[in-house]
Amino acid sequence: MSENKTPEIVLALEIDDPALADCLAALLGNIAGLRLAGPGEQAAATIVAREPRSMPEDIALTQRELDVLALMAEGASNKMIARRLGISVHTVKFHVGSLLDKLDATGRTDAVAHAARRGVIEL
Amino acid sequence: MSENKTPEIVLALEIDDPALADCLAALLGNIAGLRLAGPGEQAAATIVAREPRSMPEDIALTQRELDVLALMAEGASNKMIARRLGISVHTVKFHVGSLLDKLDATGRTDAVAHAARRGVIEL
DNA sequence: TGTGAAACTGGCCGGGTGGTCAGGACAGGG
DNA sequence: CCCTGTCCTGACCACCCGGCCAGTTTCACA
Repeated sequence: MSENKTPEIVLALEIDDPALADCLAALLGNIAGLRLAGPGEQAAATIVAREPRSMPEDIALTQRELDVLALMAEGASNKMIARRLGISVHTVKFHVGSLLDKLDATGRTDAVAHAARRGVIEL
Repeated sequence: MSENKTPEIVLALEIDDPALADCLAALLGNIAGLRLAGPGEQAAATIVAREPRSMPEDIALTQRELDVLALMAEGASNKMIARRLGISVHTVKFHVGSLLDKLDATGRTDAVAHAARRGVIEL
């Protein structure tokens, strides 16, 4: 044992592409101080690669709409958003309307849910 | 060019713990066929380790509150939730009030955002 | 020069939302 | 038996929300 300063970092793999997974497993399989996690084992870090991102790009949102969307996700009201952005409530409602239209949502709660689902914003 | 079968796998790092990040970067820094991504570079896979998950279990929500919460995440209004659950709008508002209290949210949008953040619901 | 998109502002209004009172029914534990 | 918790219902009210109408400026592009 002696001085075990590197108690082996355990890595888990979450990779969709089998080829890439094999490749990485082969590369990382024989490195000192590093080990791949067994089934169900707690890992210190996880290597993820979810590429079949059936995401037709992020929807075309303007910068201002993204600002409003981010504050909406924080639970801010139109009045709060207006104050934070230095614009009038009417303008906020205008942008919210565009957001609801583009995100195909029925309300602000639905809007942030949809946006989070398709990765436009991060919760 | 020739046949480059191993065009270097590019790995990105998303690690909260700086020590672990340094350790991994040092280990992976000089491995043939593997390279760490530069800033903004597109990576084939990402190594993630978000540990400080200060999550003391899921908050104690009653079954009815979970029902209401799920429908809220769908963007349903109180009236819709009432119809879907076969209860009155007043009762829905009662449960929504409890949800806002337990989730420490200021509104229904904030509530679903918090719930999604701490894994109570899945978007 | 015209034309369009984006961003911004105003007023108006019906309906939704959140908070606060009040109460009743029903189960489980002291 | 009383108390606690969950679930349910009713009403009231101030405020917010979303949609509608209208207008302005700026800026890029044809």
